[in-house]
Amino acid sequence: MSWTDERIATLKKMWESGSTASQIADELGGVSRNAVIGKAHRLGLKSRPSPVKANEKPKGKAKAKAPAKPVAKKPAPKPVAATPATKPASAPPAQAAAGPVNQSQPIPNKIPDLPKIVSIGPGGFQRQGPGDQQAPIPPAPPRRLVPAKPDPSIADKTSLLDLSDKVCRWPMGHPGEPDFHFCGESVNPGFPYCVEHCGRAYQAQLPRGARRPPPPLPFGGPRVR
DNA sequence: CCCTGATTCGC
DNA sequence: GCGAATCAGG
Repeated sequence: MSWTDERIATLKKMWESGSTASQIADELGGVSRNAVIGKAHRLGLKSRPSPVKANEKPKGKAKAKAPAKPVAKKPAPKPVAATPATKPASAPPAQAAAGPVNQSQPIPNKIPDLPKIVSIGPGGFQRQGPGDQQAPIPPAPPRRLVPAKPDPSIADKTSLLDLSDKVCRWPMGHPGEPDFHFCGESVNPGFPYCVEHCGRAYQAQLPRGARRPPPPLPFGGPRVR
């Protein structure tokens, strides 16, 4: 396999969205995790949290425990693992990734990148300030599982190649999935997203105690297969 | 041992 | 430029 523009674009997009090299490699197909990492570096893509957080990644293999002991022991009901732990990968200055669009200062506060300010990157990953840790992001939002719609569904959707400075780049769905596309609405002038998604991407610092609870995530969470 | 990304180095 | 091998961290 060779690195076509499209494959590179996908690589960049996913890399910047916080996907792991493995996920990207799996997505692209025909390349190894190492290849992805190597390419990413060659492309000048910056390193991301190398000491990756402990995450769960359902691989295709399902593990079946077979305690084939002659003496039938108690099935030992396993307590439900109380970790729907979505993968909260921290996303670096993600809006830069989305495009060359500079946000001027239509917004009173400098929103992105300031510590203490919580915002959601294009990948649906919550940015975190250096100090704060946020686990509670298990909301499994309406995830529309598309059976196998190859193309027609996205015929009129905004694809990666349709992105411009004038349309909202907010991702809808998972990269690589048949219906993955971008919002495509007219952008909020000066921003890479439309007004609605600007509201998601940039959140003003709220008065103490009045925190916005549910940061919606554009991606349905980690890839589910 | 599993995973992760980083780096090296022969091709 | 590419990516397997290797390294290092969790």
